[in-house]
Amino acid sequence: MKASPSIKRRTVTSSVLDLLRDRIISGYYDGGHQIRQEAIADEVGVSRIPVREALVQLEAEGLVVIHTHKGAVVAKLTPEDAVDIFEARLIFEPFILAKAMEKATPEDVERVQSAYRDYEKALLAGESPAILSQLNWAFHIALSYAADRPRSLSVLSTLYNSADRYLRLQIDAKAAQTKALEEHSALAQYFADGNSSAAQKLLKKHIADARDDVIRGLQHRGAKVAS
Amino acid sequence: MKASPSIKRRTVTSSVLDLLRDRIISGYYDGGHQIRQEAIADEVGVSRIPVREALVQLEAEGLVVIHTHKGAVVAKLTPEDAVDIFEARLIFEPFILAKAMEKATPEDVERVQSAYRDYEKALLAGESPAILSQLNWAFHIALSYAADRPRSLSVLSTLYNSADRYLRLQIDAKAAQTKALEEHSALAQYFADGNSSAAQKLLKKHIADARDDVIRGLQHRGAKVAS
DNA sequence: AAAGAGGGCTTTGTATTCAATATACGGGTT
DNA sequence: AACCCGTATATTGAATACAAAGCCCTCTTT
Repeated sequence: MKASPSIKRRTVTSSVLDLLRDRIISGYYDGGHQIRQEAIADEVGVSRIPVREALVQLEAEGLVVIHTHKGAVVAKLTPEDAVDIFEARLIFEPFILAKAMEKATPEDVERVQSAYRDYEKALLAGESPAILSQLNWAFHIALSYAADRPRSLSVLSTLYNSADRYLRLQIDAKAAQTKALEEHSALAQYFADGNSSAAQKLLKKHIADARDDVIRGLQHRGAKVAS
Repeated sequence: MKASPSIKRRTVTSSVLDLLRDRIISGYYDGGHQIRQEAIADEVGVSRIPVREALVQLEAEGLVVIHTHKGAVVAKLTPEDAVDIFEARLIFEPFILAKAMEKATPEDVERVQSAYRDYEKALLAGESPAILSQLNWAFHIALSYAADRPRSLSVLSTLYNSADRYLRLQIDAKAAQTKALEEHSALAQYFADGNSSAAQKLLKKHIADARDDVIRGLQHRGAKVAS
């Protein structure tokens, strides 16, 4: 979702959408932050109309909550919400992976390998969390691509964006990223081998571990994050 | 999703949203229909702004596709899309049901029973497909309610709205509705008994059967629907 | 006659302006 | 002093107005 999914012409609304989404996911705005339409409009140098439309889309993505006549507030991060999101992924992603592996062609295998190598390279090069996150997501997309299920992918994409906000809170991001790399390596191998059950099992573990890390992290931070 | 989920003040945008969503789900607009902003605006007696915002939301719900500078088109109904949607539900709903049953209180059980009775009453009274669809959905919501997972429910709600478009195509709607009633009865019973595995199994069958019916129906109709 | 270029018309995208609602503040009453 | 109420201000919701892109039709050219 970081890159617009369809090849729409660049419009002011989409620019504002990307800007705000980035700011929310990256943690530049934290949970509870009020997004004033006019403030954004003035900052970007546009009218409030595109800002409003962007906010509507962000609400659909679950990144903000809009209250009528009161405006948009960045969705809060809570342990309950994290569990909701990560367990939805936990059920959904392995399923899509299975569907993808049923139909995977050699090109699909290569896509996964390529996505893996990109992530590895970026990690070794010490790229920013934003870049790593994007490549991490690209890898997961590559795993799902062959399934050719736009609806399911859209659901997954939305879940991932919200999940990413929690992942960015990680205290020891480096360790998590390195661990992810190892698991990606194994996943890519299982994918290439057509070993669906092993791939699903590992993916479940991958997501469950991420969930547990996030929960632990939230408990450490305590009230600050939840507010 | 038929009734607005949060208690937002009634706004022009939300009215237009409900109107358009109804028209799409009911089949009043069929797949491929162009929705002209000004036509809707004039018809309802509002400006294009609320219409645009409603369309953006409908795109997020997967009911329309918006192409920049070309406008909104009602999403087409295809067998592939139907499989995508119904199999996503197939994975997701039983999972949420399980989570709900883990935490269900007597009030939650009563909610399910009540939703069941409402559907039964409406079916016997020969209510319209729109009403029956709404009550059918209300029953499924009741099953999921205790899970207390807003994100997951939102995903489900979106999937259901799109699934409903296919269900409305049913040739023999009556038979499907009666069959649904029987299965709802058993589901409600399993829910009350706390028999989670039986409930999940039946729900899976319930959705899988719906998927198969829909696919069969689409094949009968052939090109007309897909275009 | 077919293909391509140009221009007018239609439709969408965005800005500007007006209206309505919510919040904050201050005065008055008990 | 606490509470209620009204007004003033800030912010969002919606309408109107303007800009730009797409589409279709015609005219020209080969």
